Amino acid sequence: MHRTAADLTFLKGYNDALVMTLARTLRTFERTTVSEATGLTLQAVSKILTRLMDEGVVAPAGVRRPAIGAPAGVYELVAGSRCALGAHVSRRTLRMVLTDLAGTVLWSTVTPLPPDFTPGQLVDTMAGLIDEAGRAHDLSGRLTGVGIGMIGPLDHAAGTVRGAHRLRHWHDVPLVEFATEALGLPVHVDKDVTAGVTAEGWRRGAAFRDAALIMVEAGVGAGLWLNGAAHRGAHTNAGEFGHTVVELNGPACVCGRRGCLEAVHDRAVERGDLETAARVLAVGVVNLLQTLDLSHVVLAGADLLAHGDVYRQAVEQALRTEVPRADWLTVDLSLTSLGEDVIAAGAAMQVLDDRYGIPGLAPL
Amino acid sequence: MHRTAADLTFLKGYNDALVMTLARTLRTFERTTVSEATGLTLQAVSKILTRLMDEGVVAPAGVRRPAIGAPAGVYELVAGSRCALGAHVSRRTLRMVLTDLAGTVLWSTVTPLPPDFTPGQLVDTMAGLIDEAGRAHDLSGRLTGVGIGMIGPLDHAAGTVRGAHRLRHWHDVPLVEFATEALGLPVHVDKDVTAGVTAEGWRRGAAFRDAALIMVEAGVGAGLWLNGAAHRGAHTNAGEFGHTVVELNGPACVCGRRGCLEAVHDRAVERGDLETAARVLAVGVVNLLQTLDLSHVVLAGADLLAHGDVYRQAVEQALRTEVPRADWLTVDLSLTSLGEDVIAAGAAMQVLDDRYGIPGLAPL
DNA sequence: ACGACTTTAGCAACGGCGTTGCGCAAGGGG
DNA sequence: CCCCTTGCGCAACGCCGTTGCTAAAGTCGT
Repeated sequence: MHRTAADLTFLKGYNDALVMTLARTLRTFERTTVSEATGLTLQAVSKILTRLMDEGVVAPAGVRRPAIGAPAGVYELVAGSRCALGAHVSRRTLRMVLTDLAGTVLWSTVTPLPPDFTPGQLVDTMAGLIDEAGRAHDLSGRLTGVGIGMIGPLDHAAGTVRGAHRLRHWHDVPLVEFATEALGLPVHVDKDVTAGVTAEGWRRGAAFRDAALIMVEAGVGAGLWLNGAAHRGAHTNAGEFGHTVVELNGPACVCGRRGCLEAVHDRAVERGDLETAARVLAVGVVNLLQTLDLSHVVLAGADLLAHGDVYRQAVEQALRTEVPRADWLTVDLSLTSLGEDVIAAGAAMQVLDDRYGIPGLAPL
Repeated sequence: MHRTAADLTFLKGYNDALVMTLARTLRTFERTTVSEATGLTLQAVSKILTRLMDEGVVAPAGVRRPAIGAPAGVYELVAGSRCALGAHVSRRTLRMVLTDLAGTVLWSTVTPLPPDFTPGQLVDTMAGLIDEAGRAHDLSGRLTGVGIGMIGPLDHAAGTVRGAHRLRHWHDVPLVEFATEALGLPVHVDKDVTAGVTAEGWRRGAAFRDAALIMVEAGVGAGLWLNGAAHRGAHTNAGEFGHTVVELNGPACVCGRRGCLEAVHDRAVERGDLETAARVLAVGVVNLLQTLDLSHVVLAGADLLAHGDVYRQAVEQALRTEVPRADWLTVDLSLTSLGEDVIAAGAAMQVLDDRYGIPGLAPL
């Protein structure tokens, strides 16, 4: 019996999360701020703040003395009161970061993984790094869980890896179950690009409603953030942006199609023609904008960031010239502010989002 | 002061809508069915059913006498208790339909619109057709409102048409405001393709969570249904699927880019090469699946339905061969069951969905 | 110096939601 | 005939945000 109906505990959790989101976005705020932004009564805000302060995630931060009227209590998020670990698993390395409630990266490290590593080897390596993080920072009672962002395909709902590309020991691995037991912490698993876009969504707040994180790093992918939440698709397989055809009868791609964005892009890179590569990516980005009408595009990935300006300028120019884009059709383009930590940081923030983010209701 | 917080009226409305959705999907149901599907107590279901029966949208439909135990009350949706009108505005014609709560089309008609028609002419024509519908069916006290699906670009939230392509009198027209006043009914405006996919979503129920309605009719577009709701994008401009590039340096498109899906497709149609046209569309559909991971694809639009089998087979074949699609990556492909009424019917269902569908909460 | 006014804040009572406990009715079996 | 299962509603309950009211803190005009 799966619960899909809303009840009072949902109501409470939802409004609590609303205030938490404001706290995260505004850094300091007053009761009136919350009331105006949410429509809640000041009384309700008081009750909610009491709850959050009991949990220790929000604290008073002085008073503001207005020109007229009584002094107002100022509050702030206690960013350090909770934290989460995030892992970025690629084919050869494991990157781990520690982030706090505000989405700030507190600690970060990279280790090589053995060739063709097994699930057991991965979890062992993770356990070692978690110990290391514990020596660098006091995690006791603050650690919310561990998030893992990795190459797909996988099944987010079931928490299993369906079969990571070019990794032999990764077919139908119940990674969440396995890692939860081994690490003794709540574990989340998601596609790398989806984790990445979550990092941006968690940090940027409400204006970041429809966005994509374009990632170029051993392949081309896109993490999608639609209607204020990660979009994973029907089988957790959304974001295979690199395998969309941009050139009918173009060069053959590893995926079996011809003229995939990734194939055309990579070929240009191999030729050393970075300009063309960037221009091809830009065409794909505009394609994405045409179908999804995004407000934000974030560029990321080691191979892209290595030539960040080239890619950024190519996309910028495409936005200006590829389509007569009306003045109201604005797009915010940027390079990720988290550098190569995005995926791992986003995986960590997924854990925080699950616990402190605005909850959804299960579908029927 | 915009309300974004959840309160008890939201809670009530949400659970009511949950039961309504089940009623629509299942046709007949019992209290136990609802309880199991939603997680609500039987007591709560009783209270909700009482409310819905007072409104007249649900009614008892006999009793089921089980082999053991007391007889159980059976209920059903009273589909005819509410209805809505939907309009499909294209450049030359106005199609209007009347649908009931179940999404069944009760009445349908098409009229030509004057060349370069004005907002006033459109609303006048609509008013005439609404009278006609009123003579064919008794709408008194049952009519929920009027939905309008039309060519963009427009602003769904503001209810204004930004400037319909190739229509002179349609720049920054506050259509919702204008039509609401003229017709004396609640009015919704949305892009044609988005209205279309809503029709499918409303009729198909819960399994239809991530889907696209591919439409070929004086252009190529896609209505997107993501995570169980219409996806409009940041500026109500999502779905410009026809203007995604599938052939770098391909033929020039009216939009200014080169090698747009629509340009390549239309050129093939002009040559009489329908097979190629369909194959190009199929490439685009697979592109969409790669980026969004949809579970359902519905084909629609007059130009497509005229050769429905050709297009359907082309897409089917592309699904099988274009990508090594794993067995778990299933896609349900179909032609729309509503024929050329989809857009208008969907516009009507958007009105019903707004009133009787599962509500969302306003973002922060 | 003092009352008028504005703003903040908390206590207490309230209405409404789903939940729980319990009693009652309807229908097979033993 | 009693017992059991199943369906169903009344009544009390807990908890949510809301409303009404009072008090406190401070500015400003007189």
